[in-house]
Amino acid sequence: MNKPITIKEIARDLGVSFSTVSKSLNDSSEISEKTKKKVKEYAALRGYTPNQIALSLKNSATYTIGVIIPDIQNSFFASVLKNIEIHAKSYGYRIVTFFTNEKLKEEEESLKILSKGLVDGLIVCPSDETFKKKKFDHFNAIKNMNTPVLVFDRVDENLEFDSVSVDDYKSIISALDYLYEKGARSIVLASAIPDVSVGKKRKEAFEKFIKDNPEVEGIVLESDDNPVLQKMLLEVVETKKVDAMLGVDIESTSLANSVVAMLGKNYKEEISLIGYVNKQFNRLQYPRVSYINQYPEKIGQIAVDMIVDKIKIGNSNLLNKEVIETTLSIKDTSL
Amino acid sequence: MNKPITIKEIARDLGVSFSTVSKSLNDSSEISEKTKKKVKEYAALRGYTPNQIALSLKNSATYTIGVIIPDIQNSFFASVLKNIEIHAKSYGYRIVTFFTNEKLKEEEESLKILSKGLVDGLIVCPSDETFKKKKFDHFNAIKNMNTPVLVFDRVDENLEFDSVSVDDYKSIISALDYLYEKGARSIVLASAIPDVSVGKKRKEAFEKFIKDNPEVEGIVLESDDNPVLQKMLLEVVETKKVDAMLGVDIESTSLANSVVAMLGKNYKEEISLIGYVNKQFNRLQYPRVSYINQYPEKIGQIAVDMIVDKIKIGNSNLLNKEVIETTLSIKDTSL
DNA sequence: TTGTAGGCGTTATCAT
DNA sequence: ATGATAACGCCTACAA
Repeated sequence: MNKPITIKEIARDLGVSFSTVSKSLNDSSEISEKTKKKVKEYAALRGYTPNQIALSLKNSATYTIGVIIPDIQNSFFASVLKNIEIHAKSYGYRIVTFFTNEKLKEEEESLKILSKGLVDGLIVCPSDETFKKKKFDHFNAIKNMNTPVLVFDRVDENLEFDSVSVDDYKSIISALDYLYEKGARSIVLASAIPDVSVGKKRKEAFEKFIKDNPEVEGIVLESDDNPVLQKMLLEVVETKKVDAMLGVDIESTSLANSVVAMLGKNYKEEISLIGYVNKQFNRLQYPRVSYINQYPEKIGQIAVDMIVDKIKIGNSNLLNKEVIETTLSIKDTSL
Repeated sequence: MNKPITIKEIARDLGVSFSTVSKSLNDSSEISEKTKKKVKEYAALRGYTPNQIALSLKNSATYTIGVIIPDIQNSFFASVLKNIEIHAKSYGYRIVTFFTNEKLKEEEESLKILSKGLVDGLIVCPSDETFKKKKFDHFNAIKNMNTPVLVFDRVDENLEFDSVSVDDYKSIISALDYLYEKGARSIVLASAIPDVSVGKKRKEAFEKFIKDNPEVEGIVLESDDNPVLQKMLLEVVETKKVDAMLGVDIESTSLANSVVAMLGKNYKEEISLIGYVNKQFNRLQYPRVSYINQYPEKIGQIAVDMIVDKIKIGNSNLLNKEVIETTLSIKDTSL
């Protein structure tokens, strides 16, 4: 129940000046070994630890990275966040986290709060609604401040910041190549993020592939309303001969997965499934779902590397856009 | 790239003293409307926002709650964290989050960092390894500080703090009653958390039930090594006539679920499954898994309520131990 | 109605 | 070798 002890109190108790205490604790060569020892011992005894807030003020550095994420229940974001935290820790940074729950208003709020000098840098993935309403003013507002910002995953031309993301085009094409190779000629693209940048890009890649391969029938099913998308999927798989499905996000992939299970279809023989899910997703699944590995560990790590760099070097106007190569991880759902 | 503007600069630019600026911005009645207006307009123009770090130092309050969680990839913790954040926000608190990845050392580190005046209160769920090694000194160390601490989920006699948790005994018994009612006479208890307080308590409740109902065969399978536990489950379900399985945590439940799928067993006819999973878990599953609802939303909310209370009222020595009643949510896996 | 001084906990600079 | 002072940005008595 005791308040944390301060340098001043140590000084008072020891009958020395507080600058002597400060210097002793920082091992200054100006102070005699004897005094240093005395001070250090007493400080240890009293459990002294420097107040980080005071240090932050003094150094105008918080050693904190702000992280804004749409949805922590989404295992992709959970995995990225985990790795951001791990990596930030290794640089001596803490993270303060805000979840927007895919809402624009919460994103604006979060950005506003974090721009009050609370963090040295910001790692953000914009919300669904931000894209839907095409509102980016709150991002532009922070561009004029000296807080470096990095966007991950959902990069967009409207967001002129450093970024880390995966190669949407390549990843879709390689998945489709694989499915084509295996004989799929009727392929469903399922998306629960029709408005989000990556959702759009993945759809474009899909459409390009279909255009380039006219013998393939491409069916695009999109809705950010889960029950609606599920109904669409059920109907298509029931009434058409669908060889394969490709989910561009976790939601749509797990819906596709459920639909297959509900209809009692057989993965290896009747229908294939590939999705933008991850290892964690598969820990809870059987059979395992084939997925496009976006390497969330890498995303988290690179995001931290880049933001720490910007924090230290200072905000330059050159934009650094990192793109991660995905790989296809084939499981029992797609052979 | 401009540094954030300060009160001093506004004062200089406007040719008034900085206390006039401060008072104007805080709408003090001491200042004339005219001056206030002038100051406010200029502040708005320059995008002034008070530096939170300075405010924290001044008020010796950080408006931040520290959260220490074993594993963000665990959807139970993800859900609790989400609700902690939502609720903290509503009180005007931010959260700074540390993940221990079930490691004692990381927990010690996190606790140490957060006790340097960075947070006004702390919400913690101890790691697996903490229980395994029975090391609680780092918790005792923080008891002597004036930072209120609240433990959720994994409460333990060694942790003398406020707490929020579910009723382990009741929840296990009601699940077993249900299964018994449905005719199960051979029941497996699966646990991936044999060392953790809640794992132990749930096992004890199970054993009590078996003792009270000698006609029921109870089989306890425990291991914190997933492949090992899976092997045990596979073997038992293959070789014995098991009517039902009860998972005391997400890992064990999803392993049990996988085993059923692997063996091609039928849920409604051959085997039942109930686990400590949650709604989110089922969003990715088909068929849905019956679960003991621990109400992570409530846990998050009550945790914040209690810690904010302690922060405001001050740390009393009366311990407040909140216990949440679970409910059984029956799905297609257990009819 | 406005301005001055002190303090939150530190460190760094400049005396003594 | 030690101590006093200023500064980080802010707020709030208290003076003027």
